[in-house]
Amino acid sequence: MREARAARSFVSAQQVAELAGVSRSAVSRTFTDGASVSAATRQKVRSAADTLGYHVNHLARSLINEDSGIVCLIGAEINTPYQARMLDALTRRLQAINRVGMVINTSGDRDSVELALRQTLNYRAGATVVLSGSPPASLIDTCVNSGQRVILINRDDHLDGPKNVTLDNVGAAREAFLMLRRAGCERLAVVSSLAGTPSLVARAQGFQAAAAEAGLQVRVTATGPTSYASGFEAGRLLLSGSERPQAAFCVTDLLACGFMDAARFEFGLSVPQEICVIGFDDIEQAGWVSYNLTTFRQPIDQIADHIMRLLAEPEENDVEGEAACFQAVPVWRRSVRPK
Amino acid sequence: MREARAARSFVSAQQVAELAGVSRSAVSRTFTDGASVSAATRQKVRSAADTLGYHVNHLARSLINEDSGIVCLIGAEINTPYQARMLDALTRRLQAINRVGMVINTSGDRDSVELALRQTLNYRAGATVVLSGSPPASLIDTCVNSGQRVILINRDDHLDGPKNVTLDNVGAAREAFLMLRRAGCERLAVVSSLAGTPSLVARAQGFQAAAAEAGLQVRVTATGPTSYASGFEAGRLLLSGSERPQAAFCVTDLLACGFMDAARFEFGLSVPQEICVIGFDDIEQAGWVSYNLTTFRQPIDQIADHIMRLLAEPEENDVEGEAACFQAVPVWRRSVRPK
DNA sequence: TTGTATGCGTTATCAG
DNA sequence: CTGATAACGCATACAA
Repeated sequence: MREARAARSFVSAQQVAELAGVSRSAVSRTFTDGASVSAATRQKVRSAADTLGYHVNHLARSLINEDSGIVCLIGAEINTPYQARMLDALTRRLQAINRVGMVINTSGDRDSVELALRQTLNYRAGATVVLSGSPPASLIDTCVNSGQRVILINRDDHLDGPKNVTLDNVGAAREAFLMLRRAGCERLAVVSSLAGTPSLVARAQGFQAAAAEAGLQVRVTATGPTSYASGFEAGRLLLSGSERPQAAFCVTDLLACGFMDAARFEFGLSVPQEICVIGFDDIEQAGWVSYNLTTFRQPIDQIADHIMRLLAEPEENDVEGEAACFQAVPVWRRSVRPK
Repeated sequence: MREARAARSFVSAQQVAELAGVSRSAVSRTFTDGASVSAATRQKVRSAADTLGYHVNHLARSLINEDSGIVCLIGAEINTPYQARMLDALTRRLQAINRVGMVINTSGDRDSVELALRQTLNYRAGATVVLSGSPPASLIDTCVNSGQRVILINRDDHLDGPKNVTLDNVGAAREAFLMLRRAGCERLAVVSSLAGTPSLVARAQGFQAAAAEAGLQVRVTATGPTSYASGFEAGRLLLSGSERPQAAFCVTDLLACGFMDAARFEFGLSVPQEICVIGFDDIEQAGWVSYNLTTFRQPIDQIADHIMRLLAEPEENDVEGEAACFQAVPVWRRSVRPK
């Protein structure tokens, strides 16, 4: 009955051309930046396109361009505050430069990432950003050799193809150690997770190293994934003993929140009077009054901006950057006693 | 020097065919499910493809199929716990059925959503899921007429083209009212936001209506976007007067957390003894010990499952569903006095 | 400025 | 089971 319904298909440039009484090329040119069309023709084409509901097929276009404008974003646990924020920052910026993000949600295991990277190739993504997970080097090679730009966030294995964007995890961890020492804490603990991601490991080890240099021992605990629950559990474990730590460096804010809650509600300790806590990431919840967590802020916006720059710059310039390294700056709130 | 590097381009089926000594068709069939190829040929093709690093070009394939396998996910504020969880649930499931999600991050305003919907058409997405925002009806028509499946989450405007997936917001709000009444609260408040999304409005109005029927007045406050900060601010406003409310229904957990913190830390009130709080969504933080928020759980997994079913089912079956409506179930924690 | 012709990588159709 | 050929929708070199 309804004519529009009968169509049930995408409109092609051909159809627009016929309605407008011009050639296919004229239609193409009308929608191609920097092509020369007379105002009159453009006008006719535009109105024909509007009435027909025509939209350029980016996919067909990319057959010629070798770049679909799609950027693959590969990550795990994207419902996590930090990852979600990164995703938000990236997708926003991609759209601003006329690209679009395709999210590939890996469960973190090797197979899953491999499958994801394959998708990236299937869709002829011009670039791939790996937010987390450990893609096999061989596949990364394939991506790079296919002309893709591959960007790894927070991974320390320095392959030569992909660009790396990292954080000075060790430096921040050392700073955390100093902050706790200045607060007068002696018995120190590190709360980590079993995830074993390079950045998390670096933070834990950086803290341990700093402590060792100062002649102090550190208790390291990891009870599960990088989550609130794991932090809570770690708190239970660490605080139940007789010689309980006076401070904890949690490699993630999520862990820190869990740890704080265990300390306060399971053991009745007050923060920071009886125990100091430092987190990492500066997720939104760290600023919530209930936590008021002293932590290290990841410069997500700067990182995202940098990634956009990597995507934009001409292929050859890859000499300069090598591996960009950002600083995580301490955010003082109330979970550590001031000096 | 390195040969692989020299290529710098995607490998085509043609090249694979030549190396394997077969025709393009044979290559195509090898990678098409349910095509008939001899084991020997398949073997040859596979190994040739591997050494060359060949990957099927989904884009070219979609030129023929009229469906790229891409599903557009349009949403705003995807860094928010609820949206992030929905995104996670959807992308996971999409991959399981061999599709992939393309995220379009709108700032929420009409123009931005319109642009997004256009992208969806540009990429010949087979379906579009709108997580939030108010797409203009005309564009939705275009999507539907192009053969796209359009799915609107939590929007109450019942257009005939798109499928709607909604929540029984009003029912839940009424239930919230009863819970607070049974707890003995008389002076009630609603904390909402200025976002004005249909579902948020429905919750606030549902609560008000229930109260009105019971002959009670309700103070409604909205101070800003749907965020922790707005909830905190609303708390400041509501609790500073002389006749302060005994209970607050917050249309979102984020608002509820902010409100609770204002109540406890700005006014020294204890929850639930001096003030009861109910939230909505059951975001992860609602379960954190510091909040222990009584709230309504959105059945995100069920919703996501349902959406997958909508995507899978044959075009014609659209008679049955009309608009699926899910129930939000109360999750009792500690922010409301038990009966 | 405009139209014509060609090719991008793939799959469907058809003949063998 | 296999290979040749014609689409698919678009951009561009070229001729007008």
